Order: sequence, then C-alpha cells, then structure tokens
Amino acid sequence: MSYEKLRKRANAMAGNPRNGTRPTLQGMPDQAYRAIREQILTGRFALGSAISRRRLAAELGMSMIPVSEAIQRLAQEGLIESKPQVGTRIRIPTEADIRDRFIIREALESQAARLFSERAGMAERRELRERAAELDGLYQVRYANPDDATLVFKVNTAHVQLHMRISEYSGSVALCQLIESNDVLFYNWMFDLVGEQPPVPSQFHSDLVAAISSTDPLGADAAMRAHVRYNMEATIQNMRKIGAQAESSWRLGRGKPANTNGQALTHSR
Amino acid sequence: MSYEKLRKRANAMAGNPRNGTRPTLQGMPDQAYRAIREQILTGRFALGSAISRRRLAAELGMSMIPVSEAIQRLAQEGLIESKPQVGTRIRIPTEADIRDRFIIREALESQAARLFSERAGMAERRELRERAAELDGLYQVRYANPDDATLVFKVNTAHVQLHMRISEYSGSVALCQLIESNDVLFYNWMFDLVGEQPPVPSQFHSDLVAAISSTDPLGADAAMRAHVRYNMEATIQNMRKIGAQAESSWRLGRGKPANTNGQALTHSR
DNA sequence: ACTTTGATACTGTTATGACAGAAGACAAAA
DNA sequence: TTTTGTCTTCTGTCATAACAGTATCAAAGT
Repeated sequence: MSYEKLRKRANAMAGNPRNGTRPTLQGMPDQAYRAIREQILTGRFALGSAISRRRLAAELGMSMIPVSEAIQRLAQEGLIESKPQVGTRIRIPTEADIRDRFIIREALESQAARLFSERAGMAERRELRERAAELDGLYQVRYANPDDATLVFKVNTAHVQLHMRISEYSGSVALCQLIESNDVLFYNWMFDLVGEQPPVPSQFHSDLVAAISSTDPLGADAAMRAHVRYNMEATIQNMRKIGAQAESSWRLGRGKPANTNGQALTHSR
Repeated sequence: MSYEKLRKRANAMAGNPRNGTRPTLQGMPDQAYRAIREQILTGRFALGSAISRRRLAAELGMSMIPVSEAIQRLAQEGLIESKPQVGTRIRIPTEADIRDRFIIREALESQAARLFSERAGMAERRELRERAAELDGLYQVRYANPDDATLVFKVNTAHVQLHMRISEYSGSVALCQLIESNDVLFYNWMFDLVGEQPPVPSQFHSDLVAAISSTDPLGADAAMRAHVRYNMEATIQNMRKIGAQAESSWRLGRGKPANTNGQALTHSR
C-alpha cells in the first residue's frame, strides 16, 4: 500500500474533519438531528415554543446548513413546523392530526404484528412475553404512586421499546424505520398531553403479546388494531381534558429567547 | 398605506426573488424536487445512472443548496442514494428492497381500503367503479397491441391514479401523503423492470373495487392485500427475468456526463 | 504483464455573508 | 385612547466559494 494511502487512512482514523480538530462523527446533520430530537423529547422545548436555527447552530458549534437539514427532516416527520420567513416551532397537534397519525400507526403496527406472528422465532416470542409482563407490572407500580413523575417517563420508555421490538422482529427494516419515525410523535405527545391517564387493564400488554405470538396472522392483526385504537381514544380524551390551548398564531416573543435555561416551564418531566 | 410597503408589495407582485428578475414560485427546493422527480419518472435518468448536483443546479438556474434539499427528500423516499464524498445516483432496488416496499404498501393501502369502505359516499364509489372498468379495458387493449410502448405508459398512469383516488377518498390526508410518496417507487420500477408482463385477470380491478365498495372493512382489507400481493409476485418475477444487473459499484463514468441529451438509452418508454 | 504512484477532475459538504420578508417597538397623529 | 407609519431586529432562504475525500487515468516503477 502506498504512503499516500497510509497517510490518508491514518488521517481519517485520527479524526480530522475539516480544519483539524473535531471528528465529524457520522455527519454533522445527523449529529444535529439527534441533538435537536433529543432536546424536544426531553422537554427542553415545550409544545409550540419557537426555535431559532441560528441559536441552535451556535450551540451545536456548526453552521446553519446542517441544522437546517436536520430541521427539514424533523419537519417531514411532523415534529416541527416552519414558515418561510417567520420562524420554526414545535408543532402543536390538532385532534385531526392525532387521529390521522393513529390511523397510520394502526396500519403499520398491525402489519408488523402479522409478520411477527408468521416469522418470529421462539426466543423472540419469549422475550416479548417477558417485556410485556414487566411493562404491565410497571403500570401497576405507577398507579400505586401517582405522584412520582419519573415513573411516567419509565413507563413510556418501556412501552415504546416493546412496540419497537415487535417491529424489529417483523423482519422488514423499511417497515421498522417507518414505524420508528412515526412513533416519535406519540412519544412526544404522551409527555405534553399527559393528564391523569385513564387506567389500563392489568394484563393489557401481556394479552396483546399472547395474541401476537399465536400463529394466526389475522388474530395478531386484530389484537394490535384494538390495542392501538384503545390508545387513540385515551390520548384524545386526555387532550380534550387538558384543553385546547393550541394557539395557532406565531407569537415568537422577541425579548426572551424562548427557553434558554435548562428546564421547560409547562412540563412535568 | 406607506410608500415603503407599496414598494415592497409592488416588488413582490412584479416577481423579485433575489436579484431582480425571476419569481420564486412556491420555494425553490419544491421546484427542484418536482423537476428532478419528473425527470426520473419520465426516464431522463436510467436506473443506476449518476446525477450531479452541480449540473442540476446549473440546469435549473439555482444554487446547489435547494438542489441538495430536494435530493435529500428524494433520498428519504428511496428514489435516490448518495454517498458522502462520492456521488449521487438513482437507486437500484434489490429483491429485498422490493419486498420491503410491498410490505409497506400492503399495510398502507389495505388501511385505505378499510377506511374507504366505511366512509366513502355513493358518488365516490361509482366513480371508482367507472375508473376500474376503464382500466381493465385498457389492459385488454394493451394485450391486443403488445408493441405499442405508449400503452404501457397509459396503463401505468391509470393504475396509479386509481390507487391514489382510493387513498384520497379514505379521508386521511396523512395516509394519502404516505401512500403517494411510497408509490412513486413502484411507478419508477414499473418502467425500468418492465418485461413481458404476465397477463392480469380481465376483471382484476373491477373485482377489487367491488370488494372495496362493500360495507365490510375486513373484506375490503383482504381484497386489497390480495391485489397488492399479486402485484408483488408479478414485479419480482419480472425483475428476475430481466436479470440481476444491479452493479453495486459506484462507477461514475468520468468523461461522459451520464446522459445529458433528452433520452435514456436503456429505456423502452 | 502487473503494480504502484502521482496528477487531476470530479464528488458532496459546509462556513460565510448578503438578502427579502415579517413582526414587535415606539413615537406621532387622529 | 386608538390608530398609523416607520424603524429595528428577528426570521428563513440562498448564492458563493473554499474544503476534503474519492475515482479515474496516465506514466513510471517493478
């Protein structure tokens, strides 16, 4: 191998992106995408709060171009909306939005359930049974301690992970990716629209996994559809109870930079 | 009204995007997106051919930035793939890709069929019946004239339009958008993988629409699933017959600019 | 004949800066 | 007190240009 190639390879290994210091690490737009998404999901930005491309670019130590690319992706996923010369903000979902998203979720996840019941191996079915039991247990713990805010976080995380496992074990990577980018929305809304969530049957997810683990694709489909519909009704009733505080205007609030300090105000996470 | 505003408004009306001549017209990235997509679907670029952001930018009369945004959207839809410092080209699907996409299509369109059978009005059902009959007739015409290349184009257009109508009348805009961005792939592959397509039952689409027009969502779901599966088998067998010419290397072909003149060489459109 | 080595012409990436538009701030006029 | 016009400062958009990586090809080495 030539010295030239050796030098280049060593250079790439040592991490030299552009000027000579910071490694580029899987592309800067991806880095920005993950960072922004993480901040949204953690509550750094509340629903409806304005975000500035320039400020984000400065915070992340890059230019506006990769940030804009990341924001574009988030906008296509529905987390963010942007008006040409006005601003960018976290999207506030209407009831129709939520219904639409649940329709898509029903289509995708029922398909994943069909594939799972056809293709999954014994080990995977067993893993899901255990996860479901664990999740049902977590729900009971949360009902016992209604004031512990961290439990909400834990339950939601476990819930999303269970569904993601099902879609992973369906064997279709494209389907899994679609489900993931679709479910991010629910994960976000769960936090912001959370009131006193209606209780869930004690064997809710265990029953679901049992139906999905059978070798009947139609039964798996029907069970997942019922599960998703139940979730939809709960989410919508919750949203109505919280109240339609969706201000559709674009007040950007000049003076205060939205929320630069660590915690969002209206959040309970 | 102030002179300042009058000047600005007049400026905007007369069409002044940046320097002073061309109107911006719904955003330049959208313009680029539509143009590139149109050129791909029309056969200006063959499967696997390399495309240059710079050349496209020059042809469209804009900078590389809006072109890159459009290409990013197309890449996320799966039409295009891009390697960081190497190039961009029209994606050549593998058999696994096609299977994955059909899985998603099955999920989305069967959901649309369910919603259609529940929600659609009488006028819409009748319109679809007519469209289906027309499409079935077109298929027969094509079988009678196997050498007319324009008939392939006509049939495919009518086919896609029928499916798009079903998803529109489902009443969910998000679902419709997803189906559209997903079906673009099939529309493109149809052209490039076309051999001697296996004949289709004479009442193929009329039967489908009849099943979907019934008031039984489960029957509508099953009918659409069977329809999509039939299409999948036909497409994959067709692809195998054409031969796996998927060169996974990135030969960009330095000298010749891919295909600058109007027609692609390996296309039969 | 085969391999290695530069040179070169391309690729996508991204920082910088200039631009048009929108909205709040604020003073002047009704 | 209310309305109106202007100014300032923010927003996203985008053209330009410099950067680093890669593939190709020709020539020199073996």
